[in-house]
Amino acid sequence: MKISAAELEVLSILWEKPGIAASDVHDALANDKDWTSRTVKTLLSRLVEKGAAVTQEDGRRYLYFPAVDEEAYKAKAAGQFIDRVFSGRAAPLVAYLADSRGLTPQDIEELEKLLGDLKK
Amino acid sequence: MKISAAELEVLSILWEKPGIAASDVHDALANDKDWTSRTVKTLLSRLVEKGAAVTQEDGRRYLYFPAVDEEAYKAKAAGQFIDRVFSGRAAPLVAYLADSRGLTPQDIEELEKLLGDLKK
DNA sequence: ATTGATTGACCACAGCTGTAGTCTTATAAT
DNA sequence: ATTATAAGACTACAGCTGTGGTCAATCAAT
Repeated sequence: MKISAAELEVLSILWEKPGIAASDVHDALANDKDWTSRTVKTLLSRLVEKGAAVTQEDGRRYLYFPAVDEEAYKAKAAGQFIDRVFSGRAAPLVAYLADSRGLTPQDIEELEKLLGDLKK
Repeated sequence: MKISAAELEVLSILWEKPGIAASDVHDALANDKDWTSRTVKTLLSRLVEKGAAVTQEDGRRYLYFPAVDEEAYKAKAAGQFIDRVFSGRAAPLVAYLADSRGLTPQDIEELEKLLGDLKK
């Protein structure tokens, strides 16, 4: 279940608003992506082909729903990324992030709380 | 400078052992990757084409050197990944990692130290 | 009732990727 | 000196990706 960057963009909309029509996906992306509605429809179709989304008929159009779990997908993607780029070590990744994009104080706080919980 | 997963695998060897010959790259990967030496050579050529590696003649063969900085590349890749999958928020990524692959106590320790440093 | 817009179905097409194969030349082994 | 091998150069080829186009059917507005 390999999902490309563009497809993920579309899938994210489905996670946000399950049961949305193609044209509304297009609208939801209009700010960020300069895609025509046909491009969006192609991406939706590919998601359906790949089993990452399902449709439900609604008159002459489809409503689209995500068919993969957001949490599970992201967790897996994170794991694969870390394996690919950081040889499976998570700590260096955070170090790089801190360096390259400056974690906000809020991020740091959040992470500390998280680590605190993990230690229990 | 887009580097594919397979190319990154090869580039990582160059980071480890700059100035290595194609056949030695092949050997270095033999454990993990079931690639023929030709495949490895194609990947090396593509890295050179893309400007991610450079060669130096050594008799009838080439020695390969990385031409992109490891730290910079990884920092950028991490940033892009977070943008793509986690809408730019780093903290949720770590949360997912904790969940999906269990950070080791060592990871946690390391991260805490890192955060301590960042707060200063 | 005609027409313009919208929908899904199907098609396109070049660039990137994974994964090699072939060809020519040079070298190492006999 | 011949021969098998190894290096690099060039070529291959199907699948995925980004980015749409065309077409026939249909619905909404006049």
